Order: sequence, then C-alpha cells, then structure tokens
Amino acid sequence: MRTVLIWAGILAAAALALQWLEYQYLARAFSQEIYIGLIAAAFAIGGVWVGRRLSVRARPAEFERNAAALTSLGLTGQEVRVLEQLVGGRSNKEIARAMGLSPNTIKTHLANLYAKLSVSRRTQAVNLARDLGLVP
Amino acid sequence: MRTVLIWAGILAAAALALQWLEYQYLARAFSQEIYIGLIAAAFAIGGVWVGRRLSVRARPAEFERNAAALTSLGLTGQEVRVLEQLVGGRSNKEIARAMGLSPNTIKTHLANLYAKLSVSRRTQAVNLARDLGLVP
DNA sequence: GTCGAATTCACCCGTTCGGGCGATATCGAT
DNA sequence: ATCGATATCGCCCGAACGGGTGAATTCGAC
Repeated sequence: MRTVLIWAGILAAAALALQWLEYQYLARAFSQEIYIGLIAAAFAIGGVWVGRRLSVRARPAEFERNAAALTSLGLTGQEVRVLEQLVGGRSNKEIARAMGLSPNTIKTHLANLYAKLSVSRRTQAVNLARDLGLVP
Repeated sequence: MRTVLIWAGILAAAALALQWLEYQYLARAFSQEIYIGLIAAAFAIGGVWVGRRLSVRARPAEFERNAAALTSLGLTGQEVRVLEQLVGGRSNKEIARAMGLSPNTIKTHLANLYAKLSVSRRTQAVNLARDLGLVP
C-alpha cells in the first residue's frame, strides 16, 4: 500500500519533469515518435517493477510463526520447543539430550502435545505443525 | 517468457496506434501535457499488470510434483505411493490396508525408501519429502 | 535363456513410541 | 493457604518401528 502511494508520487513528478524537459530540448531535437516511445517504455518498465514488488511482497509472508494458532491451541513454551525438535526429525532420546531433560519428560510433553493437536502419531504432529505454520 | 514476447508485440502495436491517432485528432484537440500523461499512465498500468503476471506465474509453481528429484533419487512407483501415505501420517498397518498389501511389504518399501533418502526415521522422510516437493 | 530390477512376503530381534498412572516441585492467582 | 497450570521424572506394558536376512515372482532387457 505504501509502495503504491510512493509510486503515484514518483509517477506524477516524473511526468512533470519529462514534460518540462520536452519544452527545453526535445521539442525539435527528437521526433515525436521517439519521444513518445521513450516515455512509454520508461513507464512500462517502471510499471513492471512496481507490479513485481507488489506481488513479491504480498506472497511469501516472511516465514513468521503463526502466533495466533499457537496461543489458540494453548501450547506451552516447552511444548513448542519439543515440537520444533520433533519437526527436526529427532528421536525422544535426542530431544532429551538436546534440551537437557529426561526422555520421560519429553514423553510427557509429547503426550500433552498430541492431545492438544488431536493427533496420535508424531508424523501427524509434524505435518500439522508445518501446515499451521507453528514452526519455521 | 511467452507473456513477455506477447507484451512486447502489444506495446509496439499500441505505440504505433497511439502515434497514428496523434496525427489525426490529438495534435491540437488536447494539449501535449495531457496526451503524454495519458500515454504514461496507460503504459504504467500495463506494466504493473505484466509485472504481476510475471511474479504470480513464477512463484507458486502450481503444486506440481518435483519429478526431477523423484527420478534422480531413483524412487520406484510403489515407493512413491508409500511415501505419500507416509506424509499422510498413517501407520505401516494402515498403509498396508490402504494399498492392499502385507505390512511386511510396506516395511520393505520403507527400508528402501529410507536408504534412498538417506534417513533413518519416518519423520525425517516426511520432512525431506515435503521440502523437496516429492509429494503434493 | 539369463540377468537385473521391482515387487511381494516372511521371520527375528532390539529399539522406539504411545498410553496410562502416579509423583514431586514451583509459581502465580484466588 | 489453597488451587490450578506448568514442568519435571519414574514405571509398566503393548504396539509400532527399524535393521537385517532370506526368498519367490514377474517382467523387460541383453
């Protein structure tokens, strides 16, 4: 949205500048056709650039965590951390060592996690987490 | 790429048409400033439209399977089908029933799959498959 | 026809996972 | 001070999974 306004301003300024230039040098130095063609090309190129920016900015959403889903599911801090490790494809034992906890604790967190996500297998949890954008 | 060429043609044609029109009516009916402004606006709008098409077309890839990765990994038909079920979060037994095969057979396909994907756990296989676009 | 790849299935064994139950500790809110 | 949420850990058991080995079938290629 900001991009659009900025460009509207730039377009207006550029149009004025070009028209001023026209009265200075170009009225006779170049033929009308070439002059018009140059303006058309310049604005077409500018338009393409704007269009790309609009689309690219609107698309990727920048890999940001879906905090809304996270809180609405009521996931606690440790549960989210375990979930990240889970998506990393690690085993309970590996997660335990990575977090400095007992494997039993990881199991507890996982059980609560499965309940909150309404799943029963870790692959389902991984898919849900990725689909909901719970993890980067 | 096709879009670009088409638009290059349209731009050229439009430029000629506008320049012709200029000699017919506009040379005196409108002032130069308005005329130039109209051309600039038209081409800017056209450019934005082209830019959007370019970006949108280039981005999402339409959820198509990454056939290149699929063949370069040497995955067979059954292995790919098992992989799809795997990403669906199903257990070996469920996959077996869904495909009308013995759970033992599923295990065999999975073992070959893991070897070809260089992983050792099903969650890792799921993540790799999703990251490489092996499955929709 | 022989060979290799793909597909199917079986068995064994050890590890991992998931479910269930209980326990202790901390901490903030009531 | 009591209660609920969070976090930690333990144990038991059955199911699921992963690795290894072996073997039969089919089918296209050489």
